[in-house]
Amino acid sequence: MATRILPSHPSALPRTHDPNNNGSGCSRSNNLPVRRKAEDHPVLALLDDHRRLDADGIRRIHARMLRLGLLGHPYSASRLLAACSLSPSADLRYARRVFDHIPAPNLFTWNIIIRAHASAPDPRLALLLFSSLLRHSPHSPDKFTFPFAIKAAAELAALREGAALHAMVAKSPLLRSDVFVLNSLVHLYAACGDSNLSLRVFEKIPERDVVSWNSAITALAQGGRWDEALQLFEEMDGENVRPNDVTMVSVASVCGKKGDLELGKRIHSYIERNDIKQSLILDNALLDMFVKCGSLADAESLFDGMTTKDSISWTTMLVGYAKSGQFDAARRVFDEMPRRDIASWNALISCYEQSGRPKEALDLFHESQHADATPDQVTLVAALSACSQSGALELGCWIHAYMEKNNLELNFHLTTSLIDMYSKCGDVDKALHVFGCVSRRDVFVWSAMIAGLAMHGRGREALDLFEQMQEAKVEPNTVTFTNILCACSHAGLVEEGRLYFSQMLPVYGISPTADHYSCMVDILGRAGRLEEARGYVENMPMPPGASAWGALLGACAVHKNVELGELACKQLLELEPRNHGAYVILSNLYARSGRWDAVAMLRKWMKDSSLKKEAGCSSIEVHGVVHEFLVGDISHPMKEKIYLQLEDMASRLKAAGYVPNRKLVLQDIEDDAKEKALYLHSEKLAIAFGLLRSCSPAPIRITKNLRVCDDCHSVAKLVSGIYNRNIILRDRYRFHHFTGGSCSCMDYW
DNA sequence: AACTCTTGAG
Repeated sequence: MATRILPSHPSALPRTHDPNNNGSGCSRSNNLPVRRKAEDHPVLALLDDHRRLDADGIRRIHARMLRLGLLGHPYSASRLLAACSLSPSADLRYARRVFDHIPAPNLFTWNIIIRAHASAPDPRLALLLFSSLLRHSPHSPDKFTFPFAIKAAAELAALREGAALHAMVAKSPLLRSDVFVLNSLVHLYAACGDSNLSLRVFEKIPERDVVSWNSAITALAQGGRWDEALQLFEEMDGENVRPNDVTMVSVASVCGKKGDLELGKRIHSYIERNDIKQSLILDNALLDMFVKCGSLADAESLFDGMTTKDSISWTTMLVGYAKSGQFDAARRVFDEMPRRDIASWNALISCYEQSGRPKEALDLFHESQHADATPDQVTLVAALSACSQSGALELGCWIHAYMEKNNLELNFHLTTSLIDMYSKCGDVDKALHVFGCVSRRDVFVWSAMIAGLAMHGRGREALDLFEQMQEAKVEPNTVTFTNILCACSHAGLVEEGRLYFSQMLPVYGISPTADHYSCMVDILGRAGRLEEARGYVENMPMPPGASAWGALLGACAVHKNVELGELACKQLLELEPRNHGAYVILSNLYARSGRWDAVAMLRKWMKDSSLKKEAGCSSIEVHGVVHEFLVGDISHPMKEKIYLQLEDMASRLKAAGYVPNRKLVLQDIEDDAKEKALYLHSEKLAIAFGLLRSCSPAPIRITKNLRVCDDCHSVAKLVSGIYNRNIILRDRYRFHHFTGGSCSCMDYW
């Protein structure tokens, strides 16, 4: 590869012309007047307007220049080169051939070809060209060459190469004080994620221009140092540098990230008062700022007044509506926009997925396929995440196969999403397979795999993986520890949990957060060490949150400790007065302890306070389509068959001695008004549908948004035995693998 | 003969 893209050594090329002959000698064999210089030839004027030239136009001029013998002349040849590499529709392979045939390229020529590749899809070529300039040409790179080469390094976020270029610059007094070169370096370090280095270069620039300031402000903005970025913007004034439209783009973007509408409006009026040149990019940045600050009204009025709009403008509005829950309006924008690119699709798909509407996200993903929108990595990450949420394993597998078929590169993000999808869709072995196939893993990939093993109750393996992660020298982060503690909790590994928790700060330098404390409460509580768990809650360095009290309440429910349970529930309700789940668990605790009076009282109280609960919903995927069921759902096209199947289930279960557990009807409260609704719980509808539409040995995979109730859990166990079908049920907290009449959670969840 | 900084989806 490297040899193929290197230019031929100039001396290896046939020398048709003597470069020392300064050009005029080449006109011997054609009909140019002898005295005319090559750089004056009228055909060159045709090259002046890059923008209006298309590929054909360039080819024609190229042919004429060949006939005229103009290409042997470095000046005229580079005019052609500039035209074909810098036009908007540049064909760089063509430019490269032109370059390779220029007998003795001068420095200008080298600079043009490096520049063209620096902002092309593969900037590595620019760096390779730069190195062949050093090795194969008599010229040394100058103050024009470096900005292009540094830009290429910035595009690649190639810190090592960038620093090497910086070192070369530092050796030359002329280069190291050149504002263009230094501005490029400010940008380079920012692009490599090092805003400190970036600022250090900025501070050493002798005469900073507006681009210097813009680069530094952007460096701070991208490094998340928003207030410092704004401070720098204020300081420009003091140094008498006038902000321009590019400055304001960065400032607006910072403002959006801070979500500060007050400031946003001040910025907007600053732009108008100071006659900042308006541009499409600036308008888009302002639109985005208003959307991020939550002011759709400001965004709308700006959008309506814009004379030119591109797909970024439209997509920004779309996101504004979708993020505020106005999906109909978002869809309208999507349908109205003149041109949709893949980012527009991604925006809508991601918004659905992030608002907990995975079915809509996947419907839209299917639609994008039919619309011939080629999915990119962002699309696939969003679609995989929607699959994870709804348990759509088949579709997830299809996406995985699609990636392999199209040789899509697995980046860390996609790898993490795939592992997460397989784990959450119940196929943790497939997740392990993906994990084993990738050669490079970052902390998120490792953490996702640990989480996958944890949610399937395979705690030992999760801890083994953590040890391997450290051997691989990947630093764990706060999420890793949440997953490790979660693994300990689901597998009952009390001592291990205690050990890792105690090591967090001293060994790994990670302060335990409220989440980690809650995990410890869960670990100790599940194991029946309620007093110790209570001690953790009471001695947290931060005020205990709902998750800590919730974990304690759950443990009390399992171990039937009414007194402590009531205390935990009271605390929990003080933090979240409308937490429906808290009442459900407390009533569960009362029921298990035989306190039916208290159960009845709670139920009445809940009815009176008209607490709305999250609707229980189970989804099941059959042949790549996700079907959702609510309690007593009659909206499914196959409802008659489903209800017949339910009756069949009921009679066969009854024959096996099953008695519906009416007393626990409050537990999951899919419908607290009708006790008989018990057997219409969404899980049961989904199981019935699964029995109808799929065949052994394929397991029936169901995903439930709430914790599975006692009754559904017993039914699933019985069905797995009576119908000889494996059922894999994911509830809000973990997986249940039902086989031959029993469950992998050992009835402890 | 020319260069450096900017906007939407994750």
